[in-house]
Amino acid sequence: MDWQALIESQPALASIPPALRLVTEHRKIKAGETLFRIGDRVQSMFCVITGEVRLIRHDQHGAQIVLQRSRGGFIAEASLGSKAYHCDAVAAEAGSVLRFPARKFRASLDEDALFRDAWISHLASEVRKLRAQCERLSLNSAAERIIHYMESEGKVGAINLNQSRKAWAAELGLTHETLYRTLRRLQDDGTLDIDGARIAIAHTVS
Amino acid sequence: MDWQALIESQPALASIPPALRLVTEHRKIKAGETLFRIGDRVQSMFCVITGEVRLIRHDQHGAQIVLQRSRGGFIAEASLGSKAYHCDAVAAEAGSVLRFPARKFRASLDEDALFRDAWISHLASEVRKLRAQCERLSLNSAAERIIHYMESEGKVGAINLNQSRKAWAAELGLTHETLYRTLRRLQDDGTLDIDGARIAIAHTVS
DNA sequence: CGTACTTTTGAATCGCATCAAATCTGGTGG
DNA sequence: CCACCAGATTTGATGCGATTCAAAAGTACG
Repeated sequence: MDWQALIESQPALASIPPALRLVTEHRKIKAGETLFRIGDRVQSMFCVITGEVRLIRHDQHGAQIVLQRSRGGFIAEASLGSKAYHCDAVAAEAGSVLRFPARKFRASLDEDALFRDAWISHLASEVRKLRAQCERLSLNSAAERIIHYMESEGKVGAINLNQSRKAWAAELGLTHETLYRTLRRLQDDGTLDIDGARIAIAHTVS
Repeated sequence: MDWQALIESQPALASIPPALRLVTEHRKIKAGETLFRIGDRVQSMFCVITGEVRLIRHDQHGAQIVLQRSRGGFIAEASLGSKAYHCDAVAAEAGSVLRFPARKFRASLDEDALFRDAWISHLASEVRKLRAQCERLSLNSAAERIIHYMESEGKVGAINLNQSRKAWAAELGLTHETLYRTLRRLQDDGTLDIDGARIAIAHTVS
């Protein structure tokens, strides 16, 4: 396995200790493939390299709810301490993932201080990100959620959308129609500069 | 300081190593008191013992958004790895907190394996809880959010509300009026059994 | 007893979801 | 190269439900 290339695409992997690298499998995944199902015993830890994996649950009507959408990085980190998964993991588009045996992963956390520190900061950054997400979802206008996203995710109030707007709408907890309409409105009234995938908060000339 | 009593109220404290206990301060807080402000350097780690502390941020209109509401346990865990706080911490009601020096806290994580494991599972459980919260906030009817809360927070679909309904409404991302009305409706149509602070999903006799 | 806060109900409004449909896009295979 | 298809993007019309503003009643606490 070419770890150098992997680390370039996922810097978080740099701290994976050699012993764990030896037992890591690089697996290709097809769109629609299931990595694990709710209730399965946690025997593996996954890291998305390319493509997109989603953690989903279903409500009583069968509607699917996306818990996490990952286009790179670990998924279901919180499950490492659990017996069983609490959601399904499905590939939304083809790509590849790393599969680490969970036992060895836990052992490495115990033995390797650098790896452990990296893991703790990874969890902490996940907590921060999720809190921002909750904060955003508790805003109740589409425009406020968009602006909040731009301010918290983007640098200097500008983002380069690396996903379809439809997927972005789902992340913002909006329907895609509302997102399209609101973006249009914000562009028309001069709040946003929109150029394809690049969206920026307009500078008001003072 | 009586650690035995503290541990009974907060089992998570059991893994705090002796060296860290020696430098821990047990401080009383008054309602409305500020523990730290956004931008302050992270020099302390706080654990709520009694009372209620909230992490809040303010949007551009000055409306306050609650990021975390704690009635026991660590707050702003993700800040341990940061230079500065990214929100304010304010006591919503009088109580007491433990204050740990951040440097010593970090050092203890490095030195004590049990403490470190406890901290990692604490972070992981926070991630799980926040994901559930995001999942809930992306439901767009008041009734669905209430039911989701009952199913994910309560045992066997019943909860004992340990907060005012107004505070619960804020947590659900609803206005208190909507929560009152929806609870009433769910009770009237037989979906919920409500008796003061005890709320349960009604059993439909099949 | 009075004050502050929560709980409750009412009425009006606004914005988002929903359903529908047309256009555009990228990718596949003939 | 073109036909075709699936999915994304866009626009329109409608209805519902949450917010908002308002006010009254209940409750805890000093």
